[in-house]
Amino acid sequence: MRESHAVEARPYHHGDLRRALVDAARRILEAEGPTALSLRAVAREAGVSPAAPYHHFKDKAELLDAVASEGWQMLDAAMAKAKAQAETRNKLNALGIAYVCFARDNPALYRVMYDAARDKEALPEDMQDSEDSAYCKVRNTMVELGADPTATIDLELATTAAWCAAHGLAEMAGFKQFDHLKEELGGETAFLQAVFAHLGLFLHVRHD
Amino acid sequence: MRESHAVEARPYHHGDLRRALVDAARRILEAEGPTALSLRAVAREAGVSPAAPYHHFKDKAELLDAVASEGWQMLDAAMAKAKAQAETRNKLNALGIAYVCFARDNPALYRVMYDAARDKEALPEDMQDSEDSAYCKVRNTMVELGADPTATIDLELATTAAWCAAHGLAEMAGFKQFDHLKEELGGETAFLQAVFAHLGLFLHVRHD
DNA sequence: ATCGATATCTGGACGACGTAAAGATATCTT
DNA sequence: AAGATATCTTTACGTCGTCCAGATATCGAT
Repeated sequence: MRESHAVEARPYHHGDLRRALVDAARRILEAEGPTALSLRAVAREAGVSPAAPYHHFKDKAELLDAVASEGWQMLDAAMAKAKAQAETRNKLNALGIAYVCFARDNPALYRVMYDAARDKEALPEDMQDSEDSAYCKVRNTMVELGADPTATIDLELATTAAWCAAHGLAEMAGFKQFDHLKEELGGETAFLQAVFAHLGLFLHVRHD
Repeated sequence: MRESHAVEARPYHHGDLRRALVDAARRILEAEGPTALSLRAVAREAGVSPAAPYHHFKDKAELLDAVASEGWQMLDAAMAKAKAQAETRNKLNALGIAYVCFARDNPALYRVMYDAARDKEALPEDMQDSEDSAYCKVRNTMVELGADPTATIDLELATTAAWCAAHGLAEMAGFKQFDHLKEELGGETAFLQAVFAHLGLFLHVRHD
């Protein structure tokens, strides 16, 4: 009767309500935006009472943490794919573009990711540790392109700078102010490439 | 009986309740953060009924617009001061640092500014037009430093890139992840300078 | 100065929200 | 089979954004 999704072990009444709630949240986020994302709406969408989520999440914030966590995984995957498909000297390019495109294609999710981080005053912990994180992919790529892997501080600074640039651009790219620049440059990707170039990253963008 | 602030023309009952509401909002924002900033709390702080603000603002969003607008003016002023005090070849430096420091010192206000912009999908309109805006100060400074003023597209791209870099850094600087970098570099300003350098802006930071 | 029009503020109400407590119900352990 | 435990529902409380009907003060024209 309920939608089935992945029919994983359903140990209790509903059968992995936790999963269903996160999915419901993502569905609402995509369909109606962040302002419509209330705990009650998520419960409604999942077909349970307003108090049910509290057996799986301490808070609304904890639900959003779970959503954000999936967002980071998606970002990691998108950047892994982009890196794999690019030639060595274009890998940094590919990573930056993949980052900004992810933010453009999932604006609400991207917002939830950083909102959750701001509340804890920290990006996801494993971002600097786990080797398959987007952050580490950027750092590793810099080494592959010739950065000195023993100059750890400098390497981290460079990675942080690239991250700042990508995040700043991701946040700005949506504003109307830059519409005329996008037009004059012949598209959004050209705009992104041009800004990246001025940021000193000299990324080359594939037009799609 | 009511607090007096600027005793400007008080044409009606309260005497410029609009001003009082914006001030109250900024006070709450500074003292208790963005989550405590409800319309009712603002009205309470200003000593009026919960419905009173609706005679001066269509919305809660419209009140926040007014707060954000003051934030942009403050940013403009801070950057004007920084530019005036710096030597010519350091002016871009000074602007970038002033931007990030403003965000660091007024985090809640900075957030309101960009939240309001995101809702309208546009930064304040006069940002690209009025000559005393922070954005135009960056662009003009680039010309003073040798950028070709007739290459308008390139000039705008460079300005946009600098803006993205500053915004990205402003958003990242608050995260705990970078604490160890700040320590190892001997302070937050040194960290900011280092990241700016990697961003290709090569700004020199004064330590304060 | 008077009086109607108008702008400002209050009080009360509505629905939606986050969340807590208590009761019902299904699963797990033994 | 039965008690313990986890899950879900119902009900409830306080807060929020917003609207509406009245009260009150200012303004404009006479």
